[in-house]
Amino acid sequence: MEMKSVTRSLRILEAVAQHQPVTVGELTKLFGLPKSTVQRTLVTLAEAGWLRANRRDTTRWEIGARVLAVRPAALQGSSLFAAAREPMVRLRDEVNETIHLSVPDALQCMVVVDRVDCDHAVRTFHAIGDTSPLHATAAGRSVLAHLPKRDIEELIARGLERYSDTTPTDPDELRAELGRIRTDGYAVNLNQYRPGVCAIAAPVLDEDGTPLATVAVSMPDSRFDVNRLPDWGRIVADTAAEVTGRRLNA
Amino acid sequence: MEMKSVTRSLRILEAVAQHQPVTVGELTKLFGLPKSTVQRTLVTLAEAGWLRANRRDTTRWEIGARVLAVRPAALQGSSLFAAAREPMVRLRDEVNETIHLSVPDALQCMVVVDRVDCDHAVRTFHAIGDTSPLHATAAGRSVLAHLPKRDIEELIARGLERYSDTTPTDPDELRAELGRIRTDGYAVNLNQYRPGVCAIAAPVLDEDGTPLATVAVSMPDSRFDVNRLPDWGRIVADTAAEVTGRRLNA
DNA sequence: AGGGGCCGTGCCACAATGTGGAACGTTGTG
DNA sequence: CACAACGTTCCACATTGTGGCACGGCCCCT
Repeated sequence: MEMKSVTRSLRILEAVAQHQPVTVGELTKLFGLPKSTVQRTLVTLAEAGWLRANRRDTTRWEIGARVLAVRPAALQGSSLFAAAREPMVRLRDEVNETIHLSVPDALQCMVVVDRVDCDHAVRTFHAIGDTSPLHATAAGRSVLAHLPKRDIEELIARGLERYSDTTPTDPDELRAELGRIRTDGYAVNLNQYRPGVCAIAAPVLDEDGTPLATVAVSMPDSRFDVNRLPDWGRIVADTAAEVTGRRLNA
Repeated sequence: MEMKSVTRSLRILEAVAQHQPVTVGELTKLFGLPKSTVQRTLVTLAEAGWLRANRRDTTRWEIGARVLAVRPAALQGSSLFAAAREPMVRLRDEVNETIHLSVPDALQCMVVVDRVDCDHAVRTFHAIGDTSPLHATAAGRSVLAHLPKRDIEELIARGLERYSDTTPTDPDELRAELGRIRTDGYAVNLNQYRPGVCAIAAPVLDEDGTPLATVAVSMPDSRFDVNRLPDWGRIVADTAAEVTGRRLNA
């Protein structure tokens, strides 16, 4: 409820990230703020090293490399990244579908932090930084299944939003599905969030069993083959388990 | 020179990143600021999604996943990351030394953005987000060599700081070395920045020849073998060229 | 049980700080 | 050549953030 200038500066920073390289004028239109206010904010952010002028067109602003030093603890020192890298590539080679690495943001959502592409002409696309709800995706549920019961109930109490006609919005249905995920070791999503997108996901766990991240294979539903599911489920779970192991030995 | 609260908030954000998970008290000691000021700042940053309370110890603060959506344009959509991944792993397999991917931050410094580890017990270590000067490292010079002459002269005019007794601090010496890098296709660093660390680096270029990033092999000087240099130089240059190519076709 | 840290939170008078309208300089376009 | 569009600078005003203080809760130590 306070620090208006700080809140606004961060909004502007995010807008620059989305539209970079961007001019002062474009941002003033976007926010409906006075030109001088936007300008002052940009200069301040740049002096702090978070923004910089584009090298070719110095009237355009872009994100500075400083932000790379600021990362969630799970990714600090890149142990998760580094550990996940090679298993993800091998998984992609095996199934030839896009692989995503995502981390949970509190109990809010999953955030995509890394990706290995497949070479199909038709493929799913999620940019680094994209978010998705915990209950409606394979990635989210694979994490959710391994959280303490009170966290699961808290999320259910907040309400299960519907994104498609197969989104699990019934608490009991979701609880049952989470149980299945715990026994099978992987989660599945068939068109439950974004139409046409299917995925299989398994969690990367911390020393104490807390889910840190998830490895997911995602594909257009046209290529999803239910007969391969047990096989692929096992492969994904093995990959996630390998990442868990490599991270702990790093 | 303005927006004190914004500048301070960003400093606090960076401090949280370095010390996470961290308490209000630790930050007040670190900055010598009043508790209420730090507290208010943390709450504001958290409301904006940039910070969050640690799940286990809710009095400790850590970085939220929101920051992952804010990245330099070169990394946006992860095209550089994704393109570099596999070539870096292959390079590591070939030389069994640590591989770094770094990007230039304006004309200020290089920032490490990705890493593939080797399996030697003794190895060099640079965390993601670490920075290094442009003139004193292989990574920096490999980028510098491909910048416009006026940028090179601007950097020289700012002064070439000495970090070890082999750091190139003489402008002519540096200019000559940059010429050699352009003809050879790779840069070399023997103890010129951090004592005991050697590296070989080659740049990843944009469509128009602008250096976007650099791929570097780094190793303890005890394992640096000058006889292998031409070979390894070529391999590193080939790897960087492959990343350049993959990125443009992605 | 009791006490001492240390945490998060709330309050409020003060003035430093950020605000935004308006004017200036520059670029490029008809 | 003049006009338009844009980035940049300036400054008086009052909104905004400040920081000292105090309260209540929690945990650890004695």
